[in-house]
Amino acid sequence: MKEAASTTIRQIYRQPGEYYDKKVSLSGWIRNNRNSKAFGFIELNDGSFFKTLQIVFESENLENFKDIAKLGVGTAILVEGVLVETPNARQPFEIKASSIQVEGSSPSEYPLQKKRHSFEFLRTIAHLRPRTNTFSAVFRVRSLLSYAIHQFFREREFVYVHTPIITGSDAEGAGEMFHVTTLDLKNAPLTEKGEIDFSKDFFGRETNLTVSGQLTAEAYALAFRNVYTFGPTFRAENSNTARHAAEFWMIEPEMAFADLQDDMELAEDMVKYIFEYVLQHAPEEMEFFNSFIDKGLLERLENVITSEFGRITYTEAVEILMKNNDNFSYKVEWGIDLQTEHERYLTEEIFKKPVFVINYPKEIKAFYMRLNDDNKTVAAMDLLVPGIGEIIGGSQREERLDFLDQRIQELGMKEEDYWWYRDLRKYGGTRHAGFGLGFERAIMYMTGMSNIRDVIPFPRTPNSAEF
RNA sequence: UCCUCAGUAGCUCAAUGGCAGAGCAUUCGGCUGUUAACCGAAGGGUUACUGGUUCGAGUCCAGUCUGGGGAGCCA
Repeated sequence: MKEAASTTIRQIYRQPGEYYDKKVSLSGWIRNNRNSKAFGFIELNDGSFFKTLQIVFESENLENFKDIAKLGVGTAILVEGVLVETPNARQPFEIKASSIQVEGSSPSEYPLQKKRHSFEFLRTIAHLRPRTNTFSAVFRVRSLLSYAIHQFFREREFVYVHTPIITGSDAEGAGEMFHVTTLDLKNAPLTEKGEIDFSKDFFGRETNLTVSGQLTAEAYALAFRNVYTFGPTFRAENSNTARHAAEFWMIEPEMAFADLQDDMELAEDMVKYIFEYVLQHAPEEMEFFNSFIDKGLLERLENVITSEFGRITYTEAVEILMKNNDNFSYKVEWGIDLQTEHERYLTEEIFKKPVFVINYPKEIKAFYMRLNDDNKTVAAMDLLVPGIGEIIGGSQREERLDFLDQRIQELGMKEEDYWWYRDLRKYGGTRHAGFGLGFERAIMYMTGMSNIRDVIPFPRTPNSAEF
């Protein structure tokens, strides 16, 4: 067996001058193989780069020409040859092969073809779909976007906090939770009341998968000033939509000595920064999305990066929306939660760019959001973007213990469940603020992909956890 | 969970209630510069499942399952 090649197709595309008329050795997978009697062409993808490199093979140079000509899509091969310029052809250069060896064959039942497949079909072969153009582009962008987020916060000296995945708090309040247990479900210990006795469970109490790292991130913000979390999040909601998954990733920055204005500035800076980063570092992938997935994509992203995001209060938004009530299936009035149709009208028709809606009625928002002086609204903000709707939700947190306790009481929650969260207010509490960005929603917005199942390698949704 | 649409060859899709089809893929053959190459031939079907209407059902009806889209919940 020959050694695997040291040259990558990415290196060749980035600096072709270094390789012209020189012998290189490559390794990769066949995307397409077409040939006639005495010569043939292989489109080779080696995983390092979005585009393929064309390999020319001829019967006079290859003693195994007939075998190579029969190789199917997906075959893993080792190639040696010289890189030559092809100024008159569709591709800029190609390899004239002197040797091609098979490392791993790919029989004829290989499900991927050199044609367009539906995303629905590709979801059923999630282990093979990263070998297609679209998913190759999606998951390289996902990786770059992840890196951009870390780089953004590191440049601003934020501390990266690993908040727990398994939480002992059943009070995070952001949605239905997955239980974590080692109890035997068929024979669980019971209390005298006949309920499951979690004191016998692994942790000696009831535990769940986290639905948000926010509450614990607040604890670290009140020590490090500026922190962020970036990790998996779990919601057991029976949500069957293109925008929801049971397992997804979330970015949650939290800043001490910061108010809602600071929060919005951070969100706007972050969105612009990470989008710009990906545009710079994955130009081929972004060009592909713009051509084949979403024709207006690059223009829209450019609009996000260059425009100043709109800002409007909930009350002002309701006034605007009420003028258009005839066209909504859910009529707008002060106090209702905005529906997707309302959010999209605001960002797509009124502002035509991303817009923050702030100061929502306290009744429709979480208990920890800071009460405004009007006693009716809280210092919350949602960032709405064209095409998606809500992509970020955040708020200034209630730092006044007496106000927080009052909300806990009003909502029928128990103070003792929040003993440590209340401590944060008791000892050196400061104004502080943060937000949550759905990582997959950011990817969807960046790529134009319209289903969250197509931006997660192996997505988990109700009734679906294959692989 | 609700509404809605769909399920036919490996894939993408046709077929007025009347013989089960095409393109791609696969196999074989041809072709001296291809670009999802091209040309010729062959193989490939429990029409998602169960029941019903009918002389006759892929097509109509009922139920079930699976998937898509929309809504709610939200990120």
